[in-house]
Amino acid sequence: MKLLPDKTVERLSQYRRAMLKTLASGKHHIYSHEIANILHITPVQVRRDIMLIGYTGTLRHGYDVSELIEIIGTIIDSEEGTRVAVVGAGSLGSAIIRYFNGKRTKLSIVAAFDVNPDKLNKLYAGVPCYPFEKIQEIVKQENIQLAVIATPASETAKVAEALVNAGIKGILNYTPSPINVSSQVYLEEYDMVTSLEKVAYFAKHGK
Amino acid sequence: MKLLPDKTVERLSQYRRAMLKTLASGKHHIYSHEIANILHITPVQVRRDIMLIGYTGTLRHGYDVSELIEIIGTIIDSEEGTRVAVVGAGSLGSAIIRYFNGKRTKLSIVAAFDVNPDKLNKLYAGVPCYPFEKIQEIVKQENIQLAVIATPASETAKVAEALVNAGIKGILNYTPSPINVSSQVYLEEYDMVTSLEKVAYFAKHGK
DNA sequence: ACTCAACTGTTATTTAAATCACAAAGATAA
DNA sequence: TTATCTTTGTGATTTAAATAACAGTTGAGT
Ligand SMILES: NC(=O)c1ccc[n+]([C@@H]2O[C@H](COP(=O)([O-])OP(=O)(O)OC[C@H]3O[C@@H](n4cnc5c(N)ncnc54)[C@H](O)[C@@H]3O)[C@@H](O)[C@H]2O)c1
Ligand SMILES: NC(=O)c1ccc[n+]([C@@H]2O[C@H](COP(=O)([O-])OP(=O)(O)OC[C@H]3O[C@@H](n4cnc5c(N)ncnc54)[C@H](O)[C@@H]3O)[C@@H](O)[C@H]2O)c1
Repeated sequence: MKLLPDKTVERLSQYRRAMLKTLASGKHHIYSHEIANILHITPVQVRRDIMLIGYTGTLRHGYDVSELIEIIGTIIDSEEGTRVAVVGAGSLGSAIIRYFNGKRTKLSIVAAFDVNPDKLNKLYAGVPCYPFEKIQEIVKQENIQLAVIATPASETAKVAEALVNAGIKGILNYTPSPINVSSQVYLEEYDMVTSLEKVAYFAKHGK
Repeated sequence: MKLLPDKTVERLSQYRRAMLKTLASGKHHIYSHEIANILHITPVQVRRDIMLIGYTGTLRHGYDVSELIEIIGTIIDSEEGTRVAVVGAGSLGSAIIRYFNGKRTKLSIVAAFDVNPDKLNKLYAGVPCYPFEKIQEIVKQENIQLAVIATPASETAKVAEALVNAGIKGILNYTPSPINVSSQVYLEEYDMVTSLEKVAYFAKHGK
């Protein structure tokens, strides 16, 4: 299958989560307009995305919920589950760990890293916190593929470099410091201040 | 000035923050390619954004840092400063409050809301936490314009409705439940699970 | 059997965003 | 002075994403 568009991948993740609820409620089929209503987008957008992954529904009953969930899984998840580390076990980092721990997805946070001795050798929602210096070792040992950065901004570059050297495949950076990494590593950045300033702008100017 | 593109607004927020550091370091002028390097984007992107806000630099020295910061301020900020509420003083909500409190921007978080009696009548990084039922009253009284939702997902719809009724102008929703609001209110949604699943996909398939 | 209503799947079009390509201008150096 | 270098500003083009438009299918109702 061809590489999917960015936005399609984001929506597939959301379709899946919406459908897990649907399934839990005992419904086995779903129409594009039902998915669309949940996410407040258009049905045609839903159908197009589903077309892109090569799945096809039935005319009378729409999509088979379990099948579609399954297929989205084969696209997003890796077979054995994806193992994730959080770097920086501060207020944001520990909130993230606790949060993901509650979900049952193929993503599991299996390690935290910090430099503060007070944070080390503790469990955060069952996840052990290791010293940052051991990052290379633990990433390999635990077969960790992705990392979330939640350290102070001043540390971002150093952390990113260590992660890349350790062989991480993807990084989600919640720090306000933009980083750049080898094109081998997929990088996603998100900055809450930017997001809130954007809300401020459009709330002020209307849209 | 015409309404700016979404992405331009996001970048302007980042340019400003980058330039605040520049200014602190004693530099008074900056070239498009210097800004671009900080954010890891192209210089032409920077120039185009700056063109859209009608500012113009000088050929030999690039942009005047203070002037550009000032102008971005008039675009994004509101004169008197923007007042923000956080609904849900849990792990994410309180992390956000603490975080924003440290920055000195025109955005200030001035109130939290919760339903849990244990959370009420306390200060989170100096911000008072009010009972959710008083939201209408406090939003008006405190002249709050924007809100961040960080309650459990099950509460999102109810919270959003209350916020809209209270006359909020913009909402940033960190809950995984999509909401829809009157087109009078600007809505931005961000879901960490989606973000991390996107990283998983592109780390797996390469991009 | 025929018609209608309600879906899906897909092509064509539009809109939004990013990039390319280059003219214009000011400083510097020969 | 004139050539050259560096940088901005912007029209033209390309790419990515969303939307529109509609053909095709199937079952229900008659
Ligand atoms: N708290 C929020 O809601 C929030 C929101 C948006 C962005 N952020 C960003 O997230 C980051 C973390 O924020 P926070 O509020 O959790 O801060 P925090 O200070 O609570 O946590 C940072 C943690 O990182 C650890 N750390 C420092 N250097 C490290 C290193 N080299 N390796 C590993 N760990 C290291 C610290 O010991 C600390 O535990 C910041 O960059 C902040 O800008 C936070
Ligand atoms: N913690 C994270 O890192 C994280 C990451 C991504 C998304 N989220 C989302 O953010 C939301 C909050 O997560 P959290 O980890 O902080 O949860 P949490 O349980 O720690 O906090 C939720 C808070 O909301 C309060 N609350 C419940 N109903 C309310 C209501 N009607 N009005 C006001 N407050 C109410 C609760 O009393 C609690 O204090 C969840 O929807 C979660 O999906 C959290």
